[in-house]
Amino acid sequence: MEGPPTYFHGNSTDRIKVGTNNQPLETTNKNIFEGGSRSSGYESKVKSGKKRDKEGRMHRYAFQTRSQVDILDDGYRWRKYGQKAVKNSKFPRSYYRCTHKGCNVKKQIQRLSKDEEIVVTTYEGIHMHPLENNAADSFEQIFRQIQTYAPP
DNA sequence: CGATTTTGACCGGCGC
DNA sequence: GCGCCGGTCAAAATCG
Repeated sequence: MEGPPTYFHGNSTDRIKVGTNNQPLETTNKNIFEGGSRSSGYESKVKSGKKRDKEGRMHRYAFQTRSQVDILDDGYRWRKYGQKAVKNSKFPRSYYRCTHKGCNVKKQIQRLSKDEEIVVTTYEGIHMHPLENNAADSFEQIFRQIQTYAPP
């Protein structure tokens, strides 16, 4: 985990806590829904039916955050399962997966090549289990706010 | 000792 | 039909 030649600090406390009172982050909401009109990678992937139980019922939810750290603690436990270089970016993209049993929620984090300060977090799927961390509490509020701003 | 990261290889789809 | 590309897996390494 440490030994990052690039962008990650070695402190164990550098996980960002999203606080309601003093939130060090500035978030821009942007929700992306996978409609039938979008017939790109996902649909075909689901079509192949490799490991998916449902046909095409996944939400894609992108998050733009202004932060120096990639890892945003949203209260869930994530296990990193991959890292790939992005074509137009100098920075790699990290793939995470929720470690909860039976939870197939995925998430990927990427930095904008244009603005290194901006971190794009894309969530895929919905959690069907409760959180155990308090940090999520504050995050939930922000999340709720965002959902309010984002029309279905 | 268990959990999690790391890194390269592998896979399937899409484009040409 | 072949090659490229993004995404995922899997084994070893590392952390706490």
